[in-house]
Amino acid sequence: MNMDTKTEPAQASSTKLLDAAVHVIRSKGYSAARVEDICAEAGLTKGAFFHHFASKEACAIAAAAHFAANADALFDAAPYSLLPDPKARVLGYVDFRKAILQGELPQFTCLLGTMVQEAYESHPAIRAACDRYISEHAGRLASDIAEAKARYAPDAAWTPESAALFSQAVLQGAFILAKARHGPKVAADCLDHLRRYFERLFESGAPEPATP
Amino acid sequence: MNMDTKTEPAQASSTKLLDAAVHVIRSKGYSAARVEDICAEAGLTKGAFFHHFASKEACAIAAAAHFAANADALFDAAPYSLLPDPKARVLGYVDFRKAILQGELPQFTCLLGTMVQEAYESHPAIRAACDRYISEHAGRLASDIAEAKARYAPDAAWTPESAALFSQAVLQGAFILAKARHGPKVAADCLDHLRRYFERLFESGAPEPATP
DNA sequence: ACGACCATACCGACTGGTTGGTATGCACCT
DNA sequence: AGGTGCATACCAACCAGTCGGTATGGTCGT
Repeated sequence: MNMDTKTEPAQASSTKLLDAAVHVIRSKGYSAARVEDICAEAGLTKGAFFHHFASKEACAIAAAAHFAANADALFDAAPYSLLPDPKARVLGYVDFRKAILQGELPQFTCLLGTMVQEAYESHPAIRAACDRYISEHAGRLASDIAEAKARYAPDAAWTPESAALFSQAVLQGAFILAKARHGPKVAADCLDHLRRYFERLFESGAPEPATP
Repeated sequence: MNMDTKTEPAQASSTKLLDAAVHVIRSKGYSAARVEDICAEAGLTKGAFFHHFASKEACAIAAAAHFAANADALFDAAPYSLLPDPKARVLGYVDFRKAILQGELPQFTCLLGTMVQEAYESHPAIRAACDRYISEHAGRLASDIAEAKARYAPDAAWTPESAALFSQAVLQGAFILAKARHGPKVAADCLDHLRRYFERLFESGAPEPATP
């Protein structure tokens, strides 16, 4: 009935390794992240690592999935997602992303963007995983944007998908600038601009949409 | 009077190494870029490499400067920079950045953004160099934005500096998405959104500014 | 109940290829 | 003669991945 043999908290070792991999790779990048770094961070050894993952690359791909799943849960649980107005949800998303720019850089930067920078040519499987999870996340945002567009800017030339990807680009770029500046302030400024962009996109057509 | 000993074109070896370093690091990232990769790309050997650079890190920092100098020259020579209207220069910058999204990914992505992702924690000197050159480039753009703002949106709440950094974020993020998707199309779409943002920022106040 | 048997989980020493960096020497120029 | 520019050969550290071994717990025949 219970699955932990020790007195330890029941967190599975593979989860510990994945959490550690996410953290180490976010700090140093994929290539510079040593397997032993990940093991040390997880409080385990290489034996455990290669018991759970066939290779470092396989671990990175699993870490990408782990990271994406955590992110999904985080955004699902965020209060803005319950707002009835899709425009408010889109702006709420931006505000929420700004609000979680807290703590050290490896705690809020994006594993997927970090990894794909280094791995896009040399590790096709990693590139594919990052592409998939970034696109999935953008797709969720695109739904809200599409709804908001239908209501507030139905005739605009841009597509919801491209606007969602644009948001992801702003975020990824904001993380790069935050790393360069060694602090999240620049990133917050960038999100202010993104918010203003969405405000303008959704303001022009219908200040107050009439209910049908 | 001439400085080349062979029949080869007179390009200095150190320039060849820097060009090679830029290309290799843009392809694989800093950590995965081996010194021998750079040497091979330059058609030289490690003897030459360590004759010109004290370490791999020193080469990377020199490559960042080299890359920034090349970029400066490129944008100085671009036709948009001669436009009299600052708003046209800002939009021309975006258009120009979109226009140079050609060829393979390592040919148009940003060395600075790529490096700082991996190096921001472990290699402070690289981080500082990337920060400096990104900020300098943004500063040049900020001048045009400031002029355009003074003319077209003098009362707006945002600062030219933050708008310039926002543009850099969009670009950096667009490169990440392009790497994830393995093609420049997403990046071009992102630049369309950035252009639209600037259009809106500069349209509201004064459609046609009166000359003083 | 009990031991034989096996699977899972994990440890940690070891290996072999890799890689940043060094030592040395040579060719050419001034 | 001496210095610059570069090649070749080499070294020592590093690191992904291997492997033999241990511990634990579940299953099944008896």
